[in-house]
Amino acid sequence: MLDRKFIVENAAAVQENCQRRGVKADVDRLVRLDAQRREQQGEVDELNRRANEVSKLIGKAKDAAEREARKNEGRELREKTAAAQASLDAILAEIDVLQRGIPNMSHPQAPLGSGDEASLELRRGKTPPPQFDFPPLDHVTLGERLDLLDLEGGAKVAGHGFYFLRNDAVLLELALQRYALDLLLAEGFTPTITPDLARNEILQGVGYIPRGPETQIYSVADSDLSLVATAEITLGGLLAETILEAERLPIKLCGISHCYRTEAGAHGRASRGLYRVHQFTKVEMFAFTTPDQSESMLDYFCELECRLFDGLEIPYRVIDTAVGDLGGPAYRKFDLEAWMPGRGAAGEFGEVTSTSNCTDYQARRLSIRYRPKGEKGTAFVHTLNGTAIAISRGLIALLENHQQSDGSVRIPAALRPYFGKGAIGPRA
RNA sequence: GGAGAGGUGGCUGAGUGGUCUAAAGCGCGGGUUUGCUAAACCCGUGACCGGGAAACUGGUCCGCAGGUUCGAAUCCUGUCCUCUCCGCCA
Repeated sequence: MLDRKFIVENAAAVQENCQRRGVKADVDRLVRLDAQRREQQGEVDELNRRANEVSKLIGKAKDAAEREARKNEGRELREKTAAAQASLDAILAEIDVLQRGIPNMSHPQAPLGSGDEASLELRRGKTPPPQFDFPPLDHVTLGERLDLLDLEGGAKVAGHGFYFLRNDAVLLELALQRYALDLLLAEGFTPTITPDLARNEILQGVGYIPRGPETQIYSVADSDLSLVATAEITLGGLLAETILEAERLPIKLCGISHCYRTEAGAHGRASRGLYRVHQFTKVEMFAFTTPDQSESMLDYFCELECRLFDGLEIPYRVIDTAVGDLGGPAYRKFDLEAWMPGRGAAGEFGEVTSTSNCTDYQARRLSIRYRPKGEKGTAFVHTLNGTAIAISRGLIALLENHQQSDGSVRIPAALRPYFGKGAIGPRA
C-alpha cells in the first residue's frame, strides 16, 4: 500500500493515478479521516498521560483513603481512554480499508490507457516466428498425438483446468525448470523451493485477496492458509517484518513452486489446453532492493526473461504494460508474449512472463525495511518479481513453435543437455 | 497428535505487579590517541504514531490477540512460532 502521509500530501496526484488505472478510490474521504485520526490520537495520548500520572501517585499514596480516591480517579480515566481508543480504532480501520484500495503510483513512462491496443511493444526476440510448409497444430493436438498431455484424465480426477503431463512432457517440465534455474544460479540468485501454501496475512501483504467472489486464490477450509498463485507470495513473505542492513541489498532469490489459480470470471476467454489452467509449475525471480536499485533491477529481470526465451528459440515480443492494466502493487510491468502458432486462427501472441517493479508498495504492508547507509532510521525496500518460466505456457510455446512436418517436436540446443535428446517423437 | 521449556531492541541476553525511563555485551555512528589499518578508551545509538521551524516533546510497542488490575515484559486465557522428549509417518 501507499504511505498514508504520502496520500494525504499528494491527494490530487493519487486520485488522478487511480483514475488512470481505472480504480475507484475515495481519496478525499481518506484525507478527512486522517485529520480526524490526528485529533483523536491527541485525545487518546492526553488521557493515557493523565492515567499514567495517577497510577504513579497511587504507588506513593500516604494512606488508604488517598489510595481509594486515586483508584477511582484512575478507573474513570481508563474508561474514558478505552472509549477514546475505540473511536480511534474505528477511524484507523476505515482508513486502512481505503488505503488498501489505492493502487501503487505508476511509472511516468508507462503507456496510458488499458487493453492490448494501449500497451506498448518495446522489442522482439531474436527468433522470428516460424514459417511452416504444413498447417501447424496447436499444443493440444500435438500433446495428444505425442502422448504428452492428458486433459481428460485431469478433468476426471480434478475437473476442467487440470491435466496430467505424461512421458516426455514430464521430462520437459523438469528440463525447463533446471534450464531456468541454472541461468539464474549463474546470475547469483539464491535458489529456493517454496511452500505451495501461505498464510492469508502473507497473501494480503503481497497484494492478493484470499476471499471474495473475484478471488484468484484457493483457500483451505478451516485454516488461515491458501494455495499460492505464484512463488512471489512466499518469496516476498519470506522477509516480512525484518530490517535488513543496506549492504545485503539487493537480495536476489528464485523460487520453484506450484501455482494455483481459480481463474474465476475467466470463462469464455481463450483458454484451450494448457493456456489457462488451475495448476502449473513456475520458476519465479524475486528481488529486494534499495529504492535507487529497483528500476535497473526491473530491466535486468526483463533481460533475463529475454535470454531464457531466446535460448529456447521461441519468438516473443516485450510489452510495456499500460497503466490501466497494472495490478495494484505494480509501479511498472513488462510482459513477454510468446508467439503461439496454434493459438487463434493463424497464431497469436500469448503472455508467458511478467515482471513488475512494486517499489515499496508490498514492503510497506509486509514491513520489510532496511537501514540506509549514513542515515538515521529505516526505509522500506523495493520489491520486484518476474517469471523465469511458467512451465505450462512455456510448453505451449515450445511445442507449437518447434513442431516439424513429420509430427515431431525439435528440442532447442540449449535445452538438450537437460532434456537428454534432440526431439520428441514422431511416435513409432 | 501427547508432554515439557521458551519467544524481550539489528543480534546475544537480564528482568516474576509500581523508580522498566528495559541491565549488560555485540554491532552501528561520532570522538580521543595513533605512520595507515587495527586495538584501546570516551560519548552516542530501537521501532512506530503524533506535536514543534528547531532544540525538544507526548503516546504506543517485550511473538500476536484478549483478560485481571488504579498500574502488566511480569499474573490469567486463547493463538502462532521455536526447541527438547514421546508417538505416528514418506
